Order: sequence, then C-alpha cells, then structure tokens
Amino acid sequence: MEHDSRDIRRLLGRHEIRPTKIRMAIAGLLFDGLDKHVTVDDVIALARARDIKTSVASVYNTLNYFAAAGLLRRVTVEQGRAFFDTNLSAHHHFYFEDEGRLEDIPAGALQISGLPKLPKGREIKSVDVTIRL
Amino acid sequence: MEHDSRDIRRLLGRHEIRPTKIRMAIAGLLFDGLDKHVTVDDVIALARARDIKTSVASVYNTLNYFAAAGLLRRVTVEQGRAFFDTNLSAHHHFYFEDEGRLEDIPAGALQISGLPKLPKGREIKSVDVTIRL
DNA sequence: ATAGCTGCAAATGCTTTGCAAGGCC
DNA sequence: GGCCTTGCAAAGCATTTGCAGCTAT
Repeated sequence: MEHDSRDIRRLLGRHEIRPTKIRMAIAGLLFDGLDKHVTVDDVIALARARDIKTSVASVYNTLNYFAAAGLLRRVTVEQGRAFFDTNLSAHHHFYFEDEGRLEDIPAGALQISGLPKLPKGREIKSVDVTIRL
Repeated sequence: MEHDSRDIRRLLGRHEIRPTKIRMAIAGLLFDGLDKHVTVDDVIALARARDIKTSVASVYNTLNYFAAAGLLRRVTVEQGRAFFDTNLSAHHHFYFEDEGRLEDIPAGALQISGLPKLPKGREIKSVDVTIRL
C-alpha cells in the first residue's frame, strides 16, 4: 500500500494542513502504509537519505504541527527524546529499554477492564499502556 | 504514621544506601508515610522550606540513587521533567495534563488482562498505565 | 588515611524561539 | 501583496558531569 504524492496531498488536506514542500516530503517519508515510531533524528536521517534538504527546526515544526493536527501521536516513554507514532488507532506499546525502540502491541492482545472512577468533571484524553522490556 | 530519623536510617540500611546527611534529610522529606509524586524542583522547594541546605546536583544525585536502589520509582509522563514516586506497590496513574500533576489510581480499580506474547527472550520490566485527563 | 559525598559551575542533549529571507495563493 | 513557512543561530530547560574540597569512618 504505497502512497503517491496525490494521496499525501489528500491526507494533509483532510487534516487542514497546507501542503508545503517540506510537509509533503516529510509526510511522504512517514505515511507509506507502514506503522512507524520515529524520533526527530530518525526523520532527519530519513530525509537526508532521500536528499530532502531541510533543517532541524523545520522537522520539529512539522512533526509538532502534524501531532497537533491529529496526523501523528506523540508518545513519551522516557525523558529526553520524543517519539511520534504514525499509527493512530487505539493500541499500546512495548518499549525495549536497551534499544530505545518502540513496538506496537497488537490490538486486542491486551485488555483493560474496570476503569476507575474519574475525578469529577474530568474526562479521559487517552489511556497509555507501556510494557517495558 | 510518622517516621523518625531512626526509621529513615533503617529504611536506607535495608536498601544498602549509606545514610549520609543529605540522604537522610531528603529521605525524611519523602518517606513520611504519605505517597508522593515529586519532581526535582519539588524536592528542592521542600528542602528549602525546612532549611535543608543542598544543591541541585545533590538532589539529582540522591533521587537517581534512590531510584536505582529501588527506594523510588521513576515515572515518565512527559518529556521535560521526571517524577519520582514514593509508592512502590503495583499501581497506575492519572495524569492531569493541565496541572502537570500525577495521582495514583487505587489498586484494583483497573485490571489488565490478556498480556500479549512477548518477543522471545524478553521479560517484562514493568507495565505502566497512564490515564491522561 | 581513604573511599565516598557534596556542590559549584560547566557541559550536554533535546527542544523551542527570534527573526530574516523565501515561497505560495 | 500579504501571510505563512523555512531555516539558521541563539536561547531555554532539565539533567548530567568534572572536579575540588569536605566528611565520615
């Protein structure tokens, strides 16, 4: 399931993101049909490998912008680096501490039951489960 | 359930931590019988409020040392600051995003079932559940 | 005496911001 | 033309580290 630039343009459009050159290029790297967990450095390396010229600041700008627009999910497993997850469906993660790597836990392979009563007036924004290995 | 300095000394001894002045003082702030989720800044403020003279580096040293010795649990919910949890029993957390505050989810109020098959040769170091509110 | 702590300051690492130049509708 | 984006360099923060002096055994 490869995505061509028309697919990428539609994807950005659906999230009301203006399809600039850098955004198209980075989205093209990320949304190729495979789920990914990337850091900013990963994206810079990916871009370099495809001769996409950009800057650290722009990669941060773009990933943050995508996350705010709901195109990426930010995942925090350790202080320091942030991961961005291209898989937006409800799922959880294995974290390989020695490798600093995330991996999806297959949907349905883990269930949470008996959600606790919430403090009043609050609603759940997300439920994050990380299994550290 | 107040702890006097003899209790603190025993606690450190049980974890093979040499009871230096600063360590005794910081442990005294943290282990008063109430569960806490503190940041480094919190500890510095607590220390200052009790006229304990110390430095940023020593608070980091001490909290990291306690965490490595199993006296504290490090909790990561956002990049930036780290939390240290004095509650060592198996439990999970609410995270109040707007306040940057953690709260324990009562034990038993939430269950996980159907743990997924692990990548071979791996074992679980911890299962962390964070419910963001 | 000696091994280990403490604390200052400098360094590190990731991320954000200020701002000038460039691109796009 | 005017607004948004890009990218460089500088700034910002939390954290770590180097190291000299101190402490306690």
